[in-house]
Amino acid sequence: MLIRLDPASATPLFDQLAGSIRASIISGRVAAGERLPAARDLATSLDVNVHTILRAYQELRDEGLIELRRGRGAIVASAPRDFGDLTAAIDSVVAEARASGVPPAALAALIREAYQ
Amino acid sequence: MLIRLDPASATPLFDQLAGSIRASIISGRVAAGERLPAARDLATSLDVNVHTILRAYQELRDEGLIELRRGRGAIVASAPRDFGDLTAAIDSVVAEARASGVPPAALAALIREAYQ
DNA sequence: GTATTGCGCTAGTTAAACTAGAACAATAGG
DNA sequence: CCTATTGTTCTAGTTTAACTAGCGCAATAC
Repeated sequence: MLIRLDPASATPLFDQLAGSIRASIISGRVAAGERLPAARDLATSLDVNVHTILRAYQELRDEGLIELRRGRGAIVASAPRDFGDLTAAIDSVVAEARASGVPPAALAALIREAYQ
Repeated sequence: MLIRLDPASATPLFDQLAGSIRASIISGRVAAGERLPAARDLATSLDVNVHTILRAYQELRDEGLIELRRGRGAIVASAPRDFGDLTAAIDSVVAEARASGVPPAALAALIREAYQ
């Protein structure tokens, strides 16, 4: 699993982390039942604190994407909902936003606005 | 123009502000050429610092949505791009996300991921 | 039993957001 | 020309979230 972090980014590390893993799960690049790297290991390899990793994991757990158990680790949830329509919709929105010259931050704000 | 701010929210005030105004512009609730309230006035009525208002305005200016001139104020840009397709795409994404039980934060992260 | 792994706690540092106040420059309008 | 308005720019202080660090504890696997 490839994870790249940008310490200079405005988006928090744990959010970048969760976002990267989330994308991998929803796109199917990591299968259900598969185990994510142990927090301590990932922290070492990414040169980041363990708590930051765990916070990202907990975010994904709250979304129901993974399960966390002591001694076992982080396991991709086995309730593989169908995200096909969602990913398609996301792709078209991003394409539309790019075409309209709407920057990522603005798009995110618009989505948030529409969600309320 | 109705603007509601939630000081308890995790999203910064200036972002909430920009988001609210941005939505008003793109949806057409405020017309091109129309003038937004003066920063000092808006700051008073929202009980927020002037700099916070100005920062939101500058964000919108960077997106090309408004123009800022000293002495004149903040004016909605007269380059009325067609956001019809974008808003439609946004609506369908939000509907899809709701149906799939994807929380706002997760959706935002997915969008950000897709944008890169 | 032992190593692994997530959980929980305290604590310190750093950066961003927000506030506050002031002076300044461009515009509008009498 | 004069004055009020409005965004721009600067300094400065406070607060809060993110991040780091280290430790012990509890559940699981082998």
